[in-house]
Amino acid sequence: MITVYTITDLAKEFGVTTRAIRHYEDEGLLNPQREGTNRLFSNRDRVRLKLALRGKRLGFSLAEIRELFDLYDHAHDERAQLEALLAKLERHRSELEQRREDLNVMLSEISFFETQCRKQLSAKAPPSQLGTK
Amino acid sequence: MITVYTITDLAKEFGVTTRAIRHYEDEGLLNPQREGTNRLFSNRDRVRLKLALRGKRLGFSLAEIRELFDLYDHAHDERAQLEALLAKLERHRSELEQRREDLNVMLSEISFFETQCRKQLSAKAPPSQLGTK
DNA sequence: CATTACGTTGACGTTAACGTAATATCTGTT
DNA sequence: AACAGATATTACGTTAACGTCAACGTAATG
Repeated sequence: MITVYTITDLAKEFGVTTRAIRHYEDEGLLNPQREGTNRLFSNRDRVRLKLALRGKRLGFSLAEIRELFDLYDHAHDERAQLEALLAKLERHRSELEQRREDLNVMLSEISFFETQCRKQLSAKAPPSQLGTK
Repeated sequence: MITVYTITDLAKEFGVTTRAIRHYEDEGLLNPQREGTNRLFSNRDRVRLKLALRGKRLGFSLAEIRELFDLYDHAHDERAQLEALLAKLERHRSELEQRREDLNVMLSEISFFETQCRKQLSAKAPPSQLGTK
């Protein structure tokens, strides 16, 4: 079963504008076919959009994402290219693991401040539904 | 013991430019004292810089970071402000938890592609130090 | 005292990732 | 036929986070 998507289909599904999607195409992240002048997106495009958006949320640039896509696309024949892809993946992995550290640290800092806050709040107004008598 | 830092001290320690640090001051993230015209950064500034940089790596804007600092600074007296801070912290926490999900997904995707690569590589050239004879 | 190193304040430049018109085409509906 | 709705293509505008001069002050050093 071959599914195709219009630009608004994808825009709605992922909560982005059509402008953004066209921009991603300009940047080489998506390669929709055309039906006349209109774009028709394949499942492959949909997957790539999903990957791209996740990458973005994690702070990768469109250029970096494109690079990964390109490496992946060309890593089917030559050994050197497979190794290039592998190297890139390794670098991204360690970056991500660094960020996971950051994330854990920040989450525990937030927890700390939250309990701080709660303490101060309960000191100010002991649990009661009667306001600050 | 009171330690102070020059702008290059901090720049070197955290691997950023002095320009960036001045920019953070402009944006209200840091409040160095002055010795004549020169900046003198306190431990408090150093901590805030550290927090700011971590926030940045996690995708927060300087404006958001500043907002958090401000909330924290003013959350010592009034109940309403404590609650405002608490609310912000909660929102950031859930954002971060969302990102942790993204991160885990992406890491496992990377693992998947890496093992893919390795398989293809070993299929092409079985472990040997003699090149592709 | 001239050089070197480090610091300052403007102020304009740059890049990424779209936003925002303006204008045009095509398709189906009233 | 007129109009709405979705799509398209330029193409200029915007924001954030600094980069990059320029032009200058100050302090230590050979």
